[in-house]
Amino acid sequence: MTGTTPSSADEIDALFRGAIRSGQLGDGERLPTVRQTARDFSVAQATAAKAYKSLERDGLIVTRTAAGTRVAPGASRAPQAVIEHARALAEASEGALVTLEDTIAILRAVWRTEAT
Amino acid sequence: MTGTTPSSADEIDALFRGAIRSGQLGDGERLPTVRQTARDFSVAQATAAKAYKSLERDGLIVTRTAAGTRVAPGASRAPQAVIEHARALAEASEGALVTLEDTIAILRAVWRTEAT
DNA sequence: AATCTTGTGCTACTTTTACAGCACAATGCT
DNA sequence: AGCATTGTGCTGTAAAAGTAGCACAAGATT
Repeated sequence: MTGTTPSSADEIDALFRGAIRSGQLGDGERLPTVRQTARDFSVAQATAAKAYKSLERDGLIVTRTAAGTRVAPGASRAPQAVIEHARALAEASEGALVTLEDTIAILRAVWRTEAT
Repeated sequence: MTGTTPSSADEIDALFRGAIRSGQLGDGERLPTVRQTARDFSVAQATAAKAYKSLERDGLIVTRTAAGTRVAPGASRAPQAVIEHARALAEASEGALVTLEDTIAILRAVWRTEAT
């Protein structure tokens, strides 16, 4: 496990966003309750709620007040090619002992040069 | 241009870290002064200095007090394979209209599953 | 209908982070 | 030697983010 425990709303947002866009959390699947997520990551409820709000704004999840939160139907999973390239990058980096944070920084750097 | 202007010490850190590890900033090459970086990104000097400190702790840069800051000799650039995979991922994502932030979230997600 | 679940929305407090601005020490340059 | 450059370290202040705890509304469950 390389993953550090998320400790801010943005990090919790990114965690679920990644799980959804990578297909680890499928269409219609249920997320933990806000309270549960807050407990899981040892943050305040307001912090977890903020993350969920942001995911909902982006249409990744749907909340129905007493029925919990679920992955929004359709349009959630990223194209397979992207996921496969991400997997390939992860493998290459780990094999070369490049940290996740460094890998992300490199990705940001090359993104700039290819940008439209 | 997808790149947003960094607005915190961590983001400035990541910006230079990415430039160095991707080879955009070569061995021995000089970085802007702390004051200049602060101006460039409209942050306080202390914020820019903090980012430089963090890079120095990680051995990515070398500072000599009145001679400025330079990329540390050796061991800066990541293996070519990593850079190429990063480039491939960037292209795939942009082609599929997946944002940088989403791409990073996906990378984090798959990283967890491959981790040692 | 009564009750439990769940997301939301407060309030007041604490912690973290950034800010502005300056002074200092080390070093390069002339 | 004298001056400019540059990283560092301070002060006090302000803004942003998180915390704890609770109350409420919408809806599910029994």
